[in-house]
Amino acid sequence: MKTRFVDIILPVPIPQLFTYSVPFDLLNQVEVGKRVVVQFGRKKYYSGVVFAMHENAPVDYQTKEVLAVLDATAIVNDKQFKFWTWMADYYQCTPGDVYKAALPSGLKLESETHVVFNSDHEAEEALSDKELAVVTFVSEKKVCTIHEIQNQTGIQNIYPILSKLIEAEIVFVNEQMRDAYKPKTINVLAIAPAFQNEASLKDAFDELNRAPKQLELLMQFISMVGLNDAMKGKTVQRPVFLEKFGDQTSALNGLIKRGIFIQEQIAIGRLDYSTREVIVTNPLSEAQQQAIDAIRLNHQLKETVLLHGVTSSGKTEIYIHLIEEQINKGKQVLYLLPEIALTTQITARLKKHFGNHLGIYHSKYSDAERVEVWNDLLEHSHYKVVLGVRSSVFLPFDNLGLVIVDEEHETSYKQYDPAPRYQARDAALVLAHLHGAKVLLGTATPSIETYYNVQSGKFALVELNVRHQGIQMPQIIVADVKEARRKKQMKSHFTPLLIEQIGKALEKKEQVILFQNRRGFSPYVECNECATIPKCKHCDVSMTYHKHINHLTCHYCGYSYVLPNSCAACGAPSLETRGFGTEKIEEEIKLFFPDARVSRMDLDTTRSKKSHETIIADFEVGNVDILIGTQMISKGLDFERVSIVGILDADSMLNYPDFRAHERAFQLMAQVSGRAGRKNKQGKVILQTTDPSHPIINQVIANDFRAMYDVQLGERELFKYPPFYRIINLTIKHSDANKTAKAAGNLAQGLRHVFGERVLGPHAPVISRIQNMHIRQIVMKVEKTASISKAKEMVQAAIHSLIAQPEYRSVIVQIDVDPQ
DNA sequence: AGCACGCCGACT
DNA sequence: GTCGGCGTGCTC
Repeated sequence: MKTRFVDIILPVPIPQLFTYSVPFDLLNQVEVGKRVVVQFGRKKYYSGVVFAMHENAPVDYQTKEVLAVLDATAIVNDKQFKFWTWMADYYQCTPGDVYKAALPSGLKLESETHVVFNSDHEAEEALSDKELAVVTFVSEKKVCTIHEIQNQTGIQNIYPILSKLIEAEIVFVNEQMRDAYKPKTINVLAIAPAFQNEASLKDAFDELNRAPKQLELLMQFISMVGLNDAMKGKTVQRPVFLEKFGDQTSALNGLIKRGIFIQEQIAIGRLDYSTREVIVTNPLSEAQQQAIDAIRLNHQLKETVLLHGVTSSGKTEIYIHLIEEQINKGKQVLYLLPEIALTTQITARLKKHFGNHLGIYHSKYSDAERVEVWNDLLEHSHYKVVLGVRSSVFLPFDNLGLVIVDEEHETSYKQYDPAPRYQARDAALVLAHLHGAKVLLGTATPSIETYYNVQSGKFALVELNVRHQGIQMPQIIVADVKEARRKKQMKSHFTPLLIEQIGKALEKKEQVILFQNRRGFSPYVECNECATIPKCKHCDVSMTYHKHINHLTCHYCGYSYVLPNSCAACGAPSLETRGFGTEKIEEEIKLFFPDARVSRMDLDTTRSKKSHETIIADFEVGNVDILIGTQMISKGLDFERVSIVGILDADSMLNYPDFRAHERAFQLMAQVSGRAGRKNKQGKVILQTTDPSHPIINQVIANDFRAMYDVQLGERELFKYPPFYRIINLTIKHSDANKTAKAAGNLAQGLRHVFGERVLGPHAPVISRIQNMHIRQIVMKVEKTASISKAKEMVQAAIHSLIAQPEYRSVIVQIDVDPQ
């Protein structure tokens, strides 16, 4: 019989799969999709997933053997493998990277090197200081990890020292698998089989006549479960039993010791499967009904529908109806939400409808709980709908009918730091396609990419323009800060209009929200006379003020100069720094309205998990009159009594040094405005700006995202309108693929220090694929770089010369790996 | 990613 | 001399 081989995905960032041979005794256990343990390299052990099985012996190397099979049945299905393969290709990462992101860490095992002190060692060698430090530490701890030694002793290069100590037999090392997922267990008690008949039970009573406590406990057990059931071996949970009859631990242990009771560990789930009363779906309003009909119709023609529904239009109700429809068809549904939106509000609402058919998968869940959600889906046990954050696209679905991506524009759908740098919204489309499922994107403020896809006909668009319960769209009033400043009417950061409106609202016992984007902290400079804001001559973004060096710096290209004494436009010596935070606002508003109850919500006040909910709850029940906050207050919450929303500094959003500043500003202002308005009453938004005629301000007033994006997308000559950008697509080519990847990685890292976030590492094809339809690319090749620092110099020089040309305003450096 | 190996400058 | 930094190569 021919030897069988398996190609395994290991959690390492190496582009290939690894081939191992299957030993005879594991042949009938090994299967595609199961996890196996293998040795990798000289010392490491990993669990990897079997991707393929075959009989092709590798020609140029010797295989190692599979050491163990971890699963009875596959834990990764065929559709997931297809999804992983797509992701590794599209986001330019390795299968191992995807594997790492996909599996909850409880399902991944990795060995760890343990250093053990050799207590038999007696010889007295002369040791160096560092060696002595390590020996002292290890002999105290007896067993420890290499990381512990490194942290405790502070020694950088620990390996040579360790290898010396191993050679001298002072310490030795072994590899230990890290603890992985363990089912939660509980001890249960039962009468031992030997005593499960009346005769032997009677013997037991006799035996216990000198141990009255134990006898009593045994009687209590029997009376608790009933004699019949006790004789059938019925179990009681140990803690339950002990709690009921007082802490009789020693008596109980006595009974176990005598063999009258047996104690067993059984696994119990961590998840709450208790059924709730399933609430009948609410009837839909006429507008909602029309929208849902339109969604169904459009889904017959296109895979993806964008539901553009203004704030408070009742999108969730529509989702619930559509989910129900899928469940009735026997299909699964994935409901994606951005991290912050996964509040108890939405969870509770869906729980009410779907009871124990609803699974929840997000970061607040412990890893063990995630493993249990994973297993539940594998076993087709309870869940038909999963409500989750971006990583839930990796769950083992096998029969998806619908994927809902709520708040589609949210940036937290994009994973930035560890590879795979995936956009869960986009990945969801691919996932749905694999399942033949439909996608519904929902938002009040679509992302520019999604709008583009609507324009180009890839997505269908369904609109829901009516707010439910007769809530009207808010009235947006622009307050001209420049004008007020000229007339010397400004009361610190507030226009007289805003102060007046706040006063009126408070008189009527209505609530006020004041919005100051935290990003306003990043200070810029503005002329008090003519409101000119110094901008970078290369990049067309506002210069950021750095106080410690008294410089204005461009966060794009690094262009920097000393803060001038006078305005470059009008010559007046009246340049002042702008940019103030929520804390300042809170301080000042209290001066104007000393009687108002004021609360603040931003990163500083919500550090602890609970305070976020406390602040919201306080505001909801009316314990707070004025809520000041950053973009946090714009997400996912409906307040009942808000009549005034103040946007304190629209300019800071428009001038934020980022090429997406305009679309972000539009989205934020639209979302915050949506907080205003109550039942049958129109709310007001006071929008403070120095530039009332700014196109974005006009579009916010008109609530017209189309007009806004049409400008952005260049339907009207994109390149005339800021902000726009170019991608420098830097291709690195080396003689072999590994070298290339490494060089690209190093170069990107180095450049990131110089250019910040705008340098996208070797994963960059993402951006280009989505956006380069609107962007002209410049491809620059750096072949066989002499050294990283040389390459960095070259690239910097090239970028600076490029952005010096008038047609290039800002630059994204994209390090691309040439797949030769 | 880790880890081993080998080269070279800078120190007791 | 040798310690330690860093560049390079390899992992089935």
